[in-house]
Amino acid sequence: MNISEVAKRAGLPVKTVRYYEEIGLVRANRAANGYRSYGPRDLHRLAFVGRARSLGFSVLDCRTLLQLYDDPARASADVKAVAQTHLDEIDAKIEALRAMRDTLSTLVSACAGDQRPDCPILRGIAVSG
Amino acid sequence: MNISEVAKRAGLPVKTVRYYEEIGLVRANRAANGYRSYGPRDLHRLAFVGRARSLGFSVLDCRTLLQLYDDPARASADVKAVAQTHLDEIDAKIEALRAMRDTLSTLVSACAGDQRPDCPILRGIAVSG
DNA sequence: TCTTGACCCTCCACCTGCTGGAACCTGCAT
DNA sequence: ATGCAGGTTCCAGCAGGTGGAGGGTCAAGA
Repeated sequence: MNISEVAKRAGLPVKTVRYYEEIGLVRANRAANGYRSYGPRDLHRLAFVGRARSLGFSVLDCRTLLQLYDDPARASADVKAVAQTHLDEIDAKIEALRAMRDTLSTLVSACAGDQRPDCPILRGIAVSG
Repeated sequence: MNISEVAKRAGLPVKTVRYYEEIGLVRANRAANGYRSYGPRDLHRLAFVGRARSLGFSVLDCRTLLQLYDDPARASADVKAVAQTHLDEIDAKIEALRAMRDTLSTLVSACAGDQRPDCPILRGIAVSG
């Protein structure tokens, strides 16, 4: 399989597949002409990474998860620890965004949004966060 | 006021204050010795930016907001438009994170987290996203 | 007066996770 | 032979800073 084929099947841009090779995340064999050559296992790993990324895991986490995936003697506790940490980070981000949202939506609601210069949003930002 | 003083009062790292000058967001006068010199207005603007950033506005948005803030003839509608767009983006991000969170927490709950290799999290990532 | 330490300066590199483009090579159909 | 769709490498850039090197400056104490 050439790169565009594997990229399409894995649901990733070609550039991203090259990038993952560059950072040593998913390597590929080379054909005689220098083209990257992908087998089913490579496709599988690329799709795995793509899905882990879509769950918000960092590339570093993906590396760890791939290693655990490859290791038949892994402990599920190790996987769970990575996932739980990530889950906690997601929760923290949601909370931060929700706090922003609350403040901002209050300000937006208070703003007339007309041609006059008076603006509670600007006052809100200027005065205190 | 020197940079460390204004940074402290604005609640920003010194490096960030320099960065904001570099990108033309909040400029400073220079003293004879080359040191940046900040007045109350600069402090005010830096704090304004800091608060806008903490509400998640991009630096580009901050530029726009600062201009509107400076313009006594602004229309509050213009401010509101910027804020509303940003609010929509925040909502989209929250939604995306919530979707991640749901998937991930299901997987995490299903994982025993013990010494055995069987892991629903890895299976979940491997099979479908 | 000299020195020490806390400031300040600029510039350059690095972080994450790609993405775009230039310049070039390869494979296949016409 | 030629054209075009693939492939390759390398370099630059995005946001929004952060860290460090290598130096200048200022005020206080010995």
